[in-house]
Amino acid sequence: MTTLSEENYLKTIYHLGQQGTIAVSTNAIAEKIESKASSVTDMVKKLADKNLANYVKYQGVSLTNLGRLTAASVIRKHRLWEVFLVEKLHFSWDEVHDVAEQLEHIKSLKLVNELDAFLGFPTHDPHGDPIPDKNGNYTLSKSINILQMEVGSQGVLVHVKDSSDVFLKYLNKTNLALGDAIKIMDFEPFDGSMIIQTNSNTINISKEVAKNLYLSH
Amino acid sequence: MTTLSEENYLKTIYHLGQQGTIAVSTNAIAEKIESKASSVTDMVKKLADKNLANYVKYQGVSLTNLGRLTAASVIRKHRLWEVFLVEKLHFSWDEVHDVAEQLEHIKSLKLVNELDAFLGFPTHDPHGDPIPDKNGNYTLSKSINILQMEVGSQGVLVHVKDSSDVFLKYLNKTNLALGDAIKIMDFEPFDGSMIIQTNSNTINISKEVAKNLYLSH
DNA sequence: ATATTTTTTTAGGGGTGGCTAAAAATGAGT
DNA sequence: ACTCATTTTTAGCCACCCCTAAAAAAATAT
Repeated sequence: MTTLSEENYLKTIYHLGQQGTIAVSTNAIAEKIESKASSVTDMVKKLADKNLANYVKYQGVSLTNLGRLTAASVIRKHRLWEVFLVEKLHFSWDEVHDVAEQLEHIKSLKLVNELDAFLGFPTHDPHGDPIPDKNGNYTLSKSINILQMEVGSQGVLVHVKDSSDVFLKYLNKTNLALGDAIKIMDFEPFDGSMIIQTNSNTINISKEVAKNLYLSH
Repeated sequence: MTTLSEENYLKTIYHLGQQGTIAVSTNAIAEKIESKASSVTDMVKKLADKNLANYVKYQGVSLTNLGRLTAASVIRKHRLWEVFLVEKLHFSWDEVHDVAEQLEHIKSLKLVNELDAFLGFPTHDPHGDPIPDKNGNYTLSKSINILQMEVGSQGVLVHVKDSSDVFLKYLNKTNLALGDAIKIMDFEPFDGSMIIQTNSNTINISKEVAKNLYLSH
């Protein structure tokens, strides 16, 4: 049985492992988890002992199949709970994270599967992230970043990369939500800012914001 | 902020405190929590430091107002989650306890209150226990133990005292459920057993079982 | 009233998961 | 190839929550 702390490490290594590099550095983990490298070393040894991670001194960490499955299970629970909170309990998408962070550690297979059914087997959470199935598999939607799109083209906002409080609150304030149809009106090469149009209004967004918006093909 | 362990102690002291005695003994707590008296002494000191309990060496423990409120909040969450599990996720009443035991520690005021509303502000959990309101208050239903009732009288099963797995499974097996109309057919003074009748069948129950069944007046 | 039993506390210790500070290994620049 | 800066690990320590064994207080019996 994995502890709460172990699960948080697995989740973090899983996420960092997705971003390109094979082995994840202890420093990267420490930063993400807001801890220290020395604490990470300790925990990573423990994960290796439990056959959840592969660890070679000074050479970073990767997940074993078991570790990857466990991480995917935690992420599955996190995202299912987010759907529950938003769709059934009137949470907004910028309020769900902290609570889902707690709920994701509840241990009960029946609970997860019944919750999944109760929600109608959702495929994506409120931020557009895919929900892994029981085997840890999910299909990545072929969305593209808005900066890659041409002026005049359009698409539907299906995913936001940053799901921090500040960013989601900004989106709320500017009336941007998942599912919105968006048309690219103008791109400014000088600072990378864009002018985009939704059904309801026209918005000027900075490059930093644009980096986090993904539209369906 | 209270830890998981502290909350479990508060809950236990709260329950034991209800049963008559003013101050609860460390041994009683240890037994209920399946721990040792020495561990209880340590924790109880900690609770006193945090102004959650009153503790005098060798004289037992009682809760402060703050402790009582905190305990009631945990119990409120436990019972609300039980309702959720049974009514929305197809759990049976003998499956909910372990999961609710985990869910009761999730910290989010909004979560509890929205869940309460989502469930239609239930007043009792699946075992007939009352759900405290936000202020920790609840009204005890004036149910009486079946052993106190006379042969020939009848009532509705509204509460079961023991909510252990074994007992609830026994009730399932004998087709007894909360809300059943029950008529007392016979009482046997020799061993305290009873013969009772529901809508569907006639059952012989032992004194040990009868002790745990409460009917509405 | 005193001896005995039971209850409760204290003392000391273990595992988890975190920290700081110092040491060791790695990798970059010359 | 070797020094220097950075990264990572080790060593030692702390808080939490539990334990066993021994001591102390309280309750009970004679």
